[in-house]
This record gives sequence, C-alpha cells and structure tokens, in this order.
Amino acid sequence: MAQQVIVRFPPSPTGYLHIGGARTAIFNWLFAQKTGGKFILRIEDTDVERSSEESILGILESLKWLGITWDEGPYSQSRFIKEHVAAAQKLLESGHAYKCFCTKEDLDRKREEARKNKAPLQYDGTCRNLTPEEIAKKEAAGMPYTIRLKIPRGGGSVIFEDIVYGFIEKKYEDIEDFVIVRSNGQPLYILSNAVDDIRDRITHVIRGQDGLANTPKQILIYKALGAPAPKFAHMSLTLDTKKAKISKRTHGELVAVHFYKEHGFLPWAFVNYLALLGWSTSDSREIFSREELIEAFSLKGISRANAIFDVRKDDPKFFTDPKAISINTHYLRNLPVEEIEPYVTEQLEKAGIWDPEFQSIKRDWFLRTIDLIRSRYHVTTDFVTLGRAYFSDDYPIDPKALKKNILKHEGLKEWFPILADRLQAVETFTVDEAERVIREMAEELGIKAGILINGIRAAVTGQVKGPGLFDVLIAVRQGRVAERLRKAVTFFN
RNA sequence: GUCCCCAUCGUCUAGCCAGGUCCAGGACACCGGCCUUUCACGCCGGCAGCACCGGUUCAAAUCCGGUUGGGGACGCCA
Repeated sequence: MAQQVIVRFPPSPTGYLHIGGARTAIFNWLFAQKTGGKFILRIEDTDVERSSEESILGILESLKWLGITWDEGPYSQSRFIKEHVAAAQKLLESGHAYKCFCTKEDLDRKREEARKNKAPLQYDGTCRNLTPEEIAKKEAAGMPYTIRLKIPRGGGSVIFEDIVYGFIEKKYEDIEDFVIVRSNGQPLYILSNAVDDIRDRITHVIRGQDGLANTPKQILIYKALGAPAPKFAHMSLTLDTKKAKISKRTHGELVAVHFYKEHGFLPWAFVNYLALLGWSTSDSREIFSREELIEAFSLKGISRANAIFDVRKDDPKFFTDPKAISINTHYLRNLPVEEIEPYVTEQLEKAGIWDPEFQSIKRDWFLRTIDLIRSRYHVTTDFVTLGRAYFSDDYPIDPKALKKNILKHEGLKEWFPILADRLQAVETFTVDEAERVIREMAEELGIKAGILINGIRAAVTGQVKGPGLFDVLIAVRQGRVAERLRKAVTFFN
C-alpha cells in the first residue's frame, strides 16, 4: 500500500512570483495531480524584515492565474515558530545540538581570515565541547547564544538518493555545525522547514537544485529529530542567457509571472512552456492539455542540466523567449474561440474599448471576428493593438500603411468616396458582393485590384497586413467601411 | 578556497541507465520555396550539435578516467 503523496510549495513572500518559483509550484502541483496526492501551500514568512502582505497576495494571484490550485493552506510558517523552538530544545536535550556563544563579529572575522587563507569556511567548533560548567557560567553572565546542530565527527557521510540526480554522498567532515536557532531565539529556515515538513507529513520535496547542497543538512535534522526523511527530487535551475540564475533583482518584471499575464499570455500556454523548461517526455511532445500534461508527467523526466530562459532583451522581435511566444501562439490560434474569448475581453476592457454588446447581441460577430484575425496574432494584447480597428472606431493608421498603400496612389483620393458609395449601395453585404464591387471598379479604372484592396485595408484597419480583405470588410461592417473610406480622403491633405 | 551538480544544433530537448538500428530525431528561431490582393496560417526544403583528450570494446553520443567549461552551495537569508 503506497501512502498518499503530499507535496508543498513554500514561497517566501519577498516579492512577486517569478518564473523559477512558478516552475517549482507547477512541478509539485503536477506531481500531486498525477499521483492523486495533496498539494500544500506554505508561506515561509519567518524573515519578518523582508516579508510583506502585499507580496503574499501577489503570489496567490499569480498561482491562481496559472491555474495552480492547492489542497491546503496557505499556512504561514510564522504561526509555528513555537514548534520550531521546541524542536530545537529537544535537540539540545538529546545532545544533537549545542549552544554556541561565539559572537557574530568573531565568526565574521574567522570567515574572512579563512577566505584570505583559502581555507574551508566552516565553523571551527569552538563551543562544541564546552563543559556544562562553562555553559552555565556564560549563561549566567547573560551571554547570548545560538544553537548549532552537532554533526557526527570521525568519518562517515550522509547518503541519499535524489529522484532526479541519483545517489548523492556528502561527508560529515564537509558539513559544519550549522546554526538552527538565532541568538535572539528565532529559529532558522533550515530547522523550521524540516519541522514543518515533518508536521505536514510531506512525502516528497520537489525544489530547485540550489537546495541540493542543503539536503544533507536537512536529512541530519530529520534524523536527529527521529523522523523519516521525505524523498527528494531536485530540479535543474532556470538560467538567463548569461547563464546566471534568474532573479528578481537582475531581471525585474521580465521574470515575473504577472508580466506574462499583462502581456497577453494565456495562462495554460505559459504553464505548458514552463513545464517544458527542464522537463520532457521521450516522445518529444510539446503541446499538452491539462489532462495530457498530468498524464504524461513524471519526476524522471526532469533534466539534470540547467535550462536557459532565452529572453533577448535587445531583440525587438521578441519580448521574451521565442519558444514561450510560439507556444502561446499555438494556443491562441487553435483553442476553441470561446476559450480565448475571456482573455480578449479582458484586454479590450483594459484598453477601454470594450462594448457590453460584444457579449450579448454582438457575441456571434465578436467570436467570428476573433477567429478571423487571430491567426496573425501571438498574444492577446495584439487584439487591442493590431486589431483595434475591429472593435473601435478610434484606431491609429500605421505610418507604413499610410505611405505605401494610400499616399502612393493619388487616385485613391477620388476612388475612396466612389468605393464608399458603391459598397454602401450593395443590398446584401457579403464577401462575394464586396469582392465583385471592388474588382469591377479596378477593371473600370484599368488598375490592379491590389491597389484598391491594399488601400482599403489601410484605410479601414490602419494596417498593411491582415486577413483577406473581403472578410475584413464584412467583419468591420458595411456602414463603418463606407464611413472610414470617406474619412480616408483627408489623408491626402 | 572547500564541497556538490551538470555538459547533444543559437534556444528547449529525444537518444545515454540495458553500447550497434544515430554519418544523432523533434520543436522554436533563422533562411529558401509553394500558396496569396497584403501579412500570416498551412505545406515543402535548408542551415545547425554529441566540449576536449585518453581508455574499454569488433563497435561509444551512449561505459570508465582526466581536462576544460558552466552552474550551485558554503549566512545568526529563505
């Protein structure tokens, strides 16, 4: 009988959720979904200085946007500080830990010296063997102390099997007697985290590879506390194009989940992209529905090598990793229109060009129009930039379109009004009728139809490119087309 | 400095554990062509990689050792 899987995602609320954190959350969530396990959200807010309520809200919002749901929580780690302290006390009593009276200044000095002498930076164990009398004396003198875990000495090592990286061995001698409680009585993350995981019965710790070096220490804590250690699965890290770990500090908004929401990403497309960063299936599939991803997911598919988040800051063509955009594009163009409708709506609202009728009497038209123009778009914001003319009469004319497709042909100044009249005179305004009128006119004038077609497109949509013009005209509608063509004459002034 | 991890096209990666079927497959990006009123979509084609050296073997991208390169950890941060 396999026990139920319990995983957790423990962000520290010191800023927004960034893609590294999102990736960790996604992998944990996927694993829980896959195994029918439980996913706990725990806010590690014990660093009071840097934690903020605002940050917590932002993180929750980003997770919700991504569609990552949790079964328990969010718990605040700070609520359990008493338990953490009690655990430290227990370790002290059982002889697994000891009080250290070394001052921060002393330690800093020693570390600095060691750095200079290119020696290991480990704690030298000054207080490890203090006699009970010495300890009592220092305490009586009111000397503050930290609590350190007592690492076994005289050979031996910690060995564990990481699900991704395989067997990892760390010699005791390479582990220092690390601090688990500050001199002000506050427990440290390494302790709190282990205590919380024990209490929450976490079965699998899935986290970034930067936690790999900490793992032997945590295993020692579990052992000292007499609790079984969970299984560990470390994930490769996400690096930037300069191969540095991505961070809020150096990359700012570009690595924030909310940035992708604002820039027109479909949440699932983003999850799909993130899942592919450092994970794959042997059949090289890339597009997964939610159900397919859960079905295909396996911790074994996590790659050991770090992956690069290929954002090219200076490339005007891509505002982020081209692969991320291409996946978003795929979903944008292939999902049933109804599924992307809410996201388009959101963008129109944000741009102030939303018309409530788009979801009532004009809904059919709205869906058809989205469907018509989406094959050229990459993100939902394109609907309010490139596609603005479909939804609003207040749209800009691309200078290139103006120059190349309107001003270049003086004749359009006379032809536009005639075209407007003729198109307006059509009784049933259909694609075929619109095409007939325009082609006949071109023939009459003895010019290429393309001149009229491209000129009309420029005037009616403001763009040099777009769907087949006759479809465009139907989408924009007869009256507006005529109106826009008449107005276009003013471009020649 | 010490310890740990990693190494296939520009990027994400399959293949590696059980060596031959791989003169290395897919995707994105890029280039060319077809289609077309424009731009896309779509279709067809192309460019491009096993870091290096040695060993084991009839045979190595795959196993072993080393070198180089990269990343991470080493806090009274999480």
